[in-house]
Amino acid sequence: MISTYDNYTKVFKALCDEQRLRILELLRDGEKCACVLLEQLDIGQSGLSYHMKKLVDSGVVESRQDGKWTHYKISEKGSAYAGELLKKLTTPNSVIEENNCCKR
Amino acid sequence: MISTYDNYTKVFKALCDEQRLRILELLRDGEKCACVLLEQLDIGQSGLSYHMKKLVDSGVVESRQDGKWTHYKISEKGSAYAGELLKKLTTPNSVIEENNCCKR
DNA sequence: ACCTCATATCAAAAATTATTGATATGAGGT
DNA sequence: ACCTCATATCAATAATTTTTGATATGAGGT
Repeated sequence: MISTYDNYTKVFKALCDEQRLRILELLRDGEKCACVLLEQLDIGQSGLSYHMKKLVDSGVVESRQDGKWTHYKISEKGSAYAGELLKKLTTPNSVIEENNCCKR
Repeated sequence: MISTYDNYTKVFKALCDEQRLRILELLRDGEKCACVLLEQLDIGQSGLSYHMKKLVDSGVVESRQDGKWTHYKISEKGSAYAGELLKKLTTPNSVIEENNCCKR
């Protein structure tokens, strides 16, 4: 089943893993090559690749290819989108229904 | 292993499930009793309870007990915290390291 | 063309999370 | 005290995600 929420969850799924938050923390220092991330994280090469894919697919991180190296950095645009999405999902609607149900 | 990221992931884990986003969507209309959520979602009672626990534990939703009923609503404070956390995690540090590695 | 290096993909196993049905708890009413 | 209703918890299963090692791809150098 395809639903709108599927797109929404993708962003948060990217952020709900410890390894990926560690990666994000490293990327806050600026753009980094996969090989640098690899030596700064206690993780294998294929594992890193897996996580980077999730981060890039979510839009929060963007990648740049240079020869055989891949460089990653936090995407300003993607992060902003994530922020807006979070806000949208947690902001009450303008017309609030009264909770008349189940009163004593 | 206990890490700081563990606390961080909790918030996003709450938001990375479709069912829980549906629940959040319903709660944007205002506070609702579990029994109302139950009839508006295609989900079982124990399942709802499971998801509500995740949402409440993350801080994004707060619950209020009234007799035998439990009412839920979006927590303004918790949502704001989630937003700040997201921002914190995706905002580059003031001092950006240069990416000297792996140039052609 | 061949070799090497960086990264991606694949497939299997391990770990985590979600679903489901059964049972427990605890509040209010009789 | 007992019954009923709303919700929580538990235990088993199912589904999804992560980890790991092996292999594939594709760029640059010789």
